[in-house]
Amino acid sequence: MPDNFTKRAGWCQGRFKGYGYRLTLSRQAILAVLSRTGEHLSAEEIYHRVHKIHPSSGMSTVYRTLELLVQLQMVHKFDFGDGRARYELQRSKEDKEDHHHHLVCLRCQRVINYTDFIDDEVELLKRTEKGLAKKYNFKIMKHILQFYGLCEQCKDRE
Amino acid sequence: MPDNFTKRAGWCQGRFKGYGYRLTLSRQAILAVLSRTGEHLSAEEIYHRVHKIHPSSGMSTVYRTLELLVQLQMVHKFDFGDGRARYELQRSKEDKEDHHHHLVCLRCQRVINYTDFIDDEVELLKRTEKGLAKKYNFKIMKHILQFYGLCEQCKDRE
DNA sequence: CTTGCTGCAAAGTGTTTGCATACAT
DNA sequence: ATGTATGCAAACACTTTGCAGCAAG
Repeated sequence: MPDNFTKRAGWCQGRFKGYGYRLTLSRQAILAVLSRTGEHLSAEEIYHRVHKIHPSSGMSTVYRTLELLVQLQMVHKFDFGDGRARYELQRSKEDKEDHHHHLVCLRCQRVINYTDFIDDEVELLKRTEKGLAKKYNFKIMKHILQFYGLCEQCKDRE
Repeated sequence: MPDNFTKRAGWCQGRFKGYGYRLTLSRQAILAVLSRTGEHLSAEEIYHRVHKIHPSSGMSTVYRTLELLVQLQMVHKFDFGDGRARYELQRSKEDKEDHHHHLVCLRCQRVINYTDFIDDEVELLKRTEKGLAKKYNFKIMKHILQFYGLCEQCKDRE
């Protein structure tokens, strides 16, 4: 969805400048890669794709930029338990439109974003958060809810 | 709870032998450490405590034993997002009596096991699992539900 | 031209592995 | 005696960091 990206570019640029950061070619390339995929890419996968657009970008720039984007809340960082982090662009400014949970294949690492039960889930989670906050005097900031198993293909192959 | 451990020892031994594994001193020490704590220890923390009981045990034995215990389903392995795995002894043979979720402090890494809302949660999770299994043709094997935030102490300190 | 950004290589961290030896059964 | 389990050190995979040069504003 390059259009989406183009439309978004202005916003990104504003966001960056507002904080005194620069929207360099490397950073643009990273945002373009994230914007064009629906997958949950690892830093290395992002690096390879970025390399095709802008070959001089290095791995450390990818890591540094991703960290920055996470701080700016433009990107979500996930851990699916295989030892490497995955990154996903936040698609809408309103978190609610974008909220989903994950279904992860333990064998091929495929990740599915699902929103099917999200309303029930979010309602329960909110209720639980309130209860926990009160009982344990915690300030709850985020939750992780993930299901793990075997996807259609891998299930048959086992 | 050394009593608990003593009572459990016979069961452990049987379990080990049944699979052709040996219940060595290192392994006993690791089980003792896990059995005596309510915390979620990292491999390194376990290593240090084991070292006091049985100084000749090495780090790799700790890792190898923990992996074995996870395979035997005597220990649960968790990832709370700080880059190191945590381990917790399964306290009852019936998973249901033991089932809980986690509340993690992002600052001091303290982990609270809670069971307060577990019935509602488990019910919703089961329902969701069924729905996901059907819609995406997944065989769901486990879930992760964790809340992150700031604990009482850390909240005030920020 | 100022200051943030970059690539490179080196260091860091938690974990795993190869191998000769030690030990439980 | 047999074969599993061990300690040590080296290897591993992912990520972070120091630094001199580059480039965006």
